[in-house]
Amino acid sequence: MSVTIYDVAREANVSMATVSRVVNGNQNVKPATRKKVLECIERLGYRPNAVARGLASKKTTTIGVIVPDISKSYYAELSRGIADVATMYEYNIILSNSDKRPTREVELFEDHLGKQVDGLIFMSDSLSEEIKSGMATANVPIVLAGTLDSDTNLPTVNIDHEEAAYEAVKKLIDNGHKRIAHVSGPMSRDINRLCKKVGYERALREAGLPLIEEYFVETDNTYDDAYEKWKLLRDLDEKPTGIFAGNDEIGVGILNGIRDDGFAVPGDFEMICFQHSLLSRAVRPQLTAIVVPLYDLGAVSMRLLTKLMNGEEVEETNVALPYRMEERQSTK
Amino acid sequence: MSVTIYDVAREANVSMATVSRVVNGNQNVKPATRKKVLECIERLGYRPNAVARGLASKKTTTIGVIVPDISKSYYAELSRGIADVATMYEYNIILSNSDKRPTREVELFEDHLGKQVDGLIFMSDSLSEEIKSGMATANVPIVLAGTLDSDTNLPTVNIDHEEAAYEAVKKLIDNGHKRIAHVSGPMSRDINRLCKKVGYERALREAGLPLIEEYFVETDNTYDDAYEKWKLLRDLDEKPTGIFAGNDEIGVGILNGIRDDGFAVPGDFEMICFQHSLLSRAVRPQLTAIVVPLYDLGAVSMRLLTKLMNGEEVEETNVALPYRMEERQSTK
DNA sequence: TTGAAAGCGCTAACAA
DNA sequence: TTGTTAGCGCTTTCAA
Repeated sequence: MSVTIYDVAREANVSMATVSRVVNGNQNVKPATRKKVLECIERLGYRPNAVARGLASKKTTTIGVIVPDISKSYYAELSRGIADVATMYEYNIILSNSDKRPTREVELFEDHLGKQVDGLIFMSDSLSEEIKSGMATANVPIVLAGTLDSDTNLPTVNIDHEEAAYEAVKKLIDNGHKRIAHVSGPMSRDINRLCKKVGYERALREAGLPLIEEYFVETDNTYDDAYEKWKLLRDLDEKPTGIFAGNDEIGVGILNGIRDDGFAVPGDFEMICFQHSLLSRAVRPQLTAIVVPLYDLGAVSMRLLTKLMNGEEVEETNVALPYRMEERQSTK
Repeated sequence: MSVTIYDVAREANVSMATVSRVVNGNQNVKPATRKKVLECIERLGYRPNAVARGLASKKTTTIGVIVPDISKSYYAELSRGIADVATMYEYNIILSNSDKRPTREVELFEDHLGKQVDGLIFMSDSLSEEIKSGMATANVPIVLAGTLDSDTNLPTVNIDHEEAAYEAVKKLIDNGHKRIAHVSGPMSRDINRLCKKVGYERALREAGLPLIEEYFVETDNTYDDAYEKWKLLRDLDEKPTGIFAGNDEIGVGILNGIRDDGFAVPGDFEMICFQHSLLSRAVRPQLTAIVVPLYDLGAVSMRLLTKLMNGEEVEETNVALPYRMEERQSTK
């Protein structure tokens, strides 16, 4: 058996309450007593049992993070932001992958609540009705990170994807393009369907350009799929000349398709994408991109969650973080 | 307050023990009773408190994962492997980033033990004496993933990095190269210092080639540093013609340095690297690489840990996974 | 400044 | 097949 607070109390000739006070930094302990207790703790190698503490205090200093897939750089980077702020406030993280499956999301959500997390950061492509009603009745704070909140009024942290997409497409238009394609991630992701695509269409409409169905290409967000889908664009009688990609993995898939077919960027095609990883900078030509502050998205989400868990008043619970466009070699 | 096992017991007119049995799938419950209890659980929305359960049963069905940096694709991918097997065996994961700092590693280790994890998967560049002695006295199983075990006899899961490096360099030698550089990750990482570098040197020695100091270049494992360090090789009077890179981020940094300086791959330089991400496939020319089964490394580590946690006999606790070389466009 | 004692919500003997 | 009961290792009143 491992040593308990009782063992320490006996060894130090004090009550367990006193040991508890020392361990928790309570000031109402005579310095001499504190010193004695600390020595015994050291000598016995006492390590407080966080589970017992959690049961007694009803706080676990653990938060839940539910993410579609930690192996994607988008979520890995974002999670790192969460983790660093969590460390700062001395929270641990229980991390689970949902693969975006709604039933799995609900399971994990229930599971995390069962583990008595003090708060939860949730990421998803889209909120199902089930998860929304679950969240509505949860008794711990929840923050949505990089996830759209349709009608419930949950706290969220995001960037303005619609505006960012608009700016990207606007830039292609300003560079003289009339035929601009949007190679998107899955429409099942709210941000793709309700933000990026909408921003793309707004820019075209505003410039008096037609919305051409063939210029919208949906991918599953992977490099390989984008590489294949390029052929759809290539085989068009009137190929687009400007391409707006939903992220850099898609962008690089298209770029390689273009170049493997003997075309040039930005000579034959100009490109802009959202940047979620190193990829857009590591290829040649480097891709002009909307830089998404993934780490900050995570860090701010966690900071917001700490306030909520502390019961602090938060004036604005729908945070929009700044982003920037970085012009590189895929545009002129 | 949330509903407890007591509330369910009262509602169903049974004892809490019976409710506990139902919840835990104990067969010694009359079907009719079970049905009644299940109904009450449903009606009241009872959700077992895992913290109380953990305290009573001394099992938390939670494991700890300590990782240098989850935002690096290497660890993100590996962690996904861990997570999937953890899910399979119904374990949750507490995930923490150490940034490879030894003091932090010890803190996290203690912290995870305090949280009463049932087991731990640890990843690090190198095991400090402190962490080794901590692990020696821990009362839960520990598995090292992608981490060298110097003298303690902890369970490990790895690939044979030394042999893989040897094969990579051997291939460059077979392709006729006499001057082969090794652009490595930090020497503070055991696997770099004791495996990859050693494999590189063995291949050279075996071929009767001299070990030239200038042909060994250490980087901090980042794209940007590798891009800069390329200049060290470029400015040599006798440039190497074959390059063995410690991973694909380094490889692509070097590749871009080469190409931005107007040289060609594989024309002027042939390259091979270890593959940890999409990068090596997404660049042009695609890099010939040793494909490291990161996901499997994680999955096998977790599988091994489950056996250890179950007290099963494990014949071999030092697992070496297979890897393969994928020939692409950076070699002839 | 310290201690006694009542839980926190559950599991797991043990008894019936 | 079911119930009783004694903890699990802490926190947190309340009293002293």
